[in-house]
Amino acid sequence: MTPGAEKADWTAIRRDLLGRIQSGAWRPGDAIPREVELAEQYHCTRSTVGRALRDLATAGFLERRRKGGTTVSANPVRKAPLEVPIIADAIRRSGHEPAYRLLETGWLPPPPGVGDLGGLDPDAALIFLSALHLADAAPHQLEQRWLNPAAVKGLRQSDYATAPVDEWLLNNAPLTSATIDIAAVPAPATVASALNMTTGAPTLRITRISWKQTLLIGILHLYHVDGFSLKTAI
Amino acid sequence: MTPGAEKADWTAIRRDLLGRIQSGAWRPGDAIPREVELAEQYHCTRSTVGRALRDLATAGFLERRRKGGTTVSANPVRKAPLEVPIIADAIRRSGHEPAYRLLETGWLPPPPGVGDLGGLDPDAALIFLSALHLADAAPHQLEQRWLNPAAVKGLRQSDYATAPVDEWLLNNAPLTSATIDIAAVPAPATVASALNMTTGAPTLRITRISWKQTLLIGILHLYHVDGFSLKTAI
DNA sequence: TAGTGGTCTAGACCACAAA
DNA sequence: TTGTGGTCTAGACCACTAG
Repeated sequence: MTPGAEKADWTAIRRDLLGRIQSGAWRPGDAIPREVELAEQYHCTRSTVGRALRDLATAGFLERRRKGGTTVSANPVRKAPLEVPIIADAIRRSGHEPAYRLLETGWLPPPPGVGDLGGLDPDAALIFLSALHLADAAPHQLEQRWLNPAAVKGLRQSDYATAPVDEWLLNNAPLTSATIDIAAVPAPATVASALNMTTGAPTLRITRISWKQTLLIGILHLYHVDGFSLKTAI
Repeated sequence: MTPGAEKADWTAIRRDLLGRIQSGAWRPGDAIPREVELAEQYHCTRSTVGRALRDLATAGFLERRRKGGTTVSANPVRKAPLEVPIIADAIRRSGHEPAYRLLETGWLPPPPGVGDLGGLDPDAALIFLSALHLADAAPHQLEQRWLNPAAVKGLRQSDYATAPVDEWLLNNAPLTSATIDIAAVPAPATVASALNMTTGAPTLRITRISWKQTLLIGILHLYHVDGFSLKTAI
């Protein structure tokens, strides 16, 4: 799309601008034309080029400042959209048949090393459950969960005996905020045996701590089978 | 912000709508009012509520379909913005003093297990370099890089002897696309000794494969010191 | 202070998918 | 077929900030 030709469409403009960046015509640190100029070049309004520019800016390719203008990012590779694999849905989308097996339930204090718990007593007993997620009958993830009873009133064991507790949570404590932490850790013995690994072997652990405002909902540990990796693209 | 009061502002509308979702007033699967109705409630135009709705949709809270209307996501916890820690910049932003030490250079074939290389001969010799990134004089990341000589013509060893090769790449092969892969692997002996770990101990490995269109630029392995974790929030 | 991006309006037409 | 979101326009005013 040569500027000056064709009809405006913010995705086309976005593509064209990105092409100029990736081809090196505009280099990191360069200032690019003002919105009004681009609008003239593309025969459209400022709103339309603005949409394309804003999109490239949130994607990290451009930096914009009032009065300072728009420049090509000097440090572009920063944010990647990570699709955190939350259980069954992720398995199903990868083309495998998911299954769920509840392994253990009880009451336990929160695991060590998870940081701030929003004022919760670190020795307080939380609802604990551990469950295995399988893909095509092979172990895939081991889930360990600590739930704050004050935040999940009404939850019964039958709610997670045969199906992941996510379904109950979704309907009863929906759409909370969360922090996510990804680390490589040696597999504890219980984890290793459930996932057919050797104790101490590297496993990818995703920790998710969920909140409803300042109230802790729960802590989730997901341990992944050997060979699993998170994939994304930028 | 009660709908019907105050002045419109798409961020305020976004906050208000998100509040209705997170409070449970609108539950997963629910249909929410049409744009025209919301525009009336908030005393603004359809464009403005549209901006708020679009933003919540890209964040994963809403799903929108022409004619089908807008519904609250039934499976909200999906995408998290992952800030991939690419070297010095990340260290500096975390408040530490970065340093760089080139360990080894030479020619090597690409590492196994990285999948498609865009037609590159899997035995072809690539420019190889390995370097250590330190934070406050302590090892932080070990970088191993394979660069396609056809994609980095003009690169000399002096370009990465004392500073990360990223700086040269940024100016000479800028703003490529990339795939990212995050895995827990046992530390190879060379990695372990550089990072003061024991061989075979779990280490978080980030693999980034960079492309310029279909041309492979290079492969990057980042091995992280024990105790490191990626953090994000949703 | 002046110039740039950020936002909002009021209206129009279009594209897609549900009924 | 028809209702919904998706987009574009032409214009205006505002907010931030570089000079």
